[in-house]
Amino acid sequence: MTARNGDGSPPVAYVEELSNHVGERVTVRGWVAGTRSSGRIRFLIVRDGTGLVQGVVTPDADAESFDLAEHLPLETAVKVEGEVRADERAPGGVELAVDHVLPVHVPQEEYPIAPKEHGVGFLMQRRHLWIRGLKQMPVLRVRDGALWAMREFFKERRFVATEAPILVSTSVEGTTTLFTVDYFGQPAFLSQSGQLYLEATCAALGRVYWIGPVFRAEKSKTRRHLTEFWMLEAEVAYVEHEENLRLQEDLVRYVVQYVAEEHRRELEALERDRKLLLDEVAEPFPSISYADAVELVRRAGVDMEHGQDLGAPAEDELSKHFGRPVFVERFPVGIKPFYMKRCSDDPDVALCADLIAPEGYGEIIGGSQRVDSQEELEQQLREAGLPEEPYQWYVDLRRWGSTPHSGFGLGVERTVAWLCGIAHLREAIPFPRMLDRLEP
RNA sequence: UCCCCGGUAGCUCAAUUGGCAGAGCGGCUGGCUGUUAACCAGUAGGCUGGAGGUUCGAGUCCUCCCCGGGGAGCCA
Repeated sequence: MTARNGDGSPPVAYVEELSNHVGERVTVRGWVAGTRSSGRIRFLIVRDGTGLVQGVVTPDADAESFDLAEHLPLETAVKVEGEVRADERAPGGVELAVDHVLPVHVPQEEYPIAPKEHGVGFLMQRRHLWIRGLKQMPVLRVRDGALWAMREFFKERRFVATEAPILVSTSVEGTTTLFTVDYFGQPAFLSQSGQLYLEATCAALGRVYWIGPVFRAEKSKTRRHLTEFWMLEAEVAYVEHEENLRLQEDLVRYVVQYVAEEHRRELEALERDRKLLLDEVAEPFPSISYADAVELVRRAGVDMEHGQDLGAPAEDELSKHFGRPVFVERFPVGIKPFYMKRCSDDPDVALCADLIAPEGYGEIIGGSQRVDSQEELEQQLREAGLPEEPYQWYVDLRRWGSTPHSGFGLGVERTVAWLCGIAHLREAIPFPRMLDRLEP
């Protein structure tokens, strides 16, 4: 192997910017994603995290590099040096005329994930390698873009980014199952939502949001559920229900437009229809009451009773009917958590809304105006059968300077899945946690 | 927790009524100077998820278990 020190190497370039370096000699540092050869001409596909480039190796390169180009196994860590050339035969329009190949690490065993079909179980067991895949990298980049857009949106609106604890002693949604952990001999739980804490923080800072992991110990076994997932939660003092909906709508539109603009390459790699995404958020989001939604889906043949929560078939029907994100408002109080304020014109319904994504991606946001009166909150805690003591601090918020306030939680993975057009949430997060899947 | 489907070569899958264990891809060897999941030739590769049962004979039928996938409920 020819040793080459740093001084002799041309400057490093990332694949995504190679089109700016046509005619220059560069070094690409990455991994071998494929090889092909046709006698005296050899092709080395190199992936560097920003994209893939085809390296072309001919006998013009040094003999050792030419020989290596034929034999480097998949996922060899490698540096390649050469001149960037525009060539329409190359995928991506530019290729590298490689004159030097420097292996950094050559695998001694066959890479388990061939560029062929594999079952989901096989791939999930090798998730730590699967994320190098051609469809997985773009999803994770879109996820980054979506999270960035969320932060940018709130920064522009002068919200304060804050945090909620992960280890908690109380439940937010009384009914939902919690993971228990041992906290120095006393039982504690992994938070299923930061909301209660954000209500406290928003009384300190006015407008707040956080993005963090939450945990649900439900034995859900579907494409729309993870046991550990990320939530964007926002909470705003002095904001009431209608303004809350506008905030959610503006956020979702901002994120979609940002990703559609900044991640064209990724959406293309995922064969995701950008125009469809943009069309879905072009118009104001429609809104329908729970009662009308039940009517609508029942007429469409979905079997459900008034008073039941919207199941997957009902959500799919709404999604199909509107073809855009749609707010479902005013749910019966019986199927919503204790902290929601009730409608002044109908105490049987909560001042809340779920946002159902189009194309069957389900509920991506749940939000509501929160109870602001101490008496009503204590009453609703009792009705929910929850103990008063652990919620005392939460009741305190209504004791001193209580204001109308509203907020919502957005499911990051569901949003990413919708943006990418992928069927299962497990691909919308690097290392999904699901029923029966704690590894890798 | 409930319902449905599956487990055969490294991977994806065949195997007729219960009758010799097979293909494609990947690997390896060789050929080809523009390949695009290249192509051509050759080659290695198996305790058919596990335990028990029926049978002259089980990948195939029965019972139990394990593992994986899909869905429901619940939710984001």
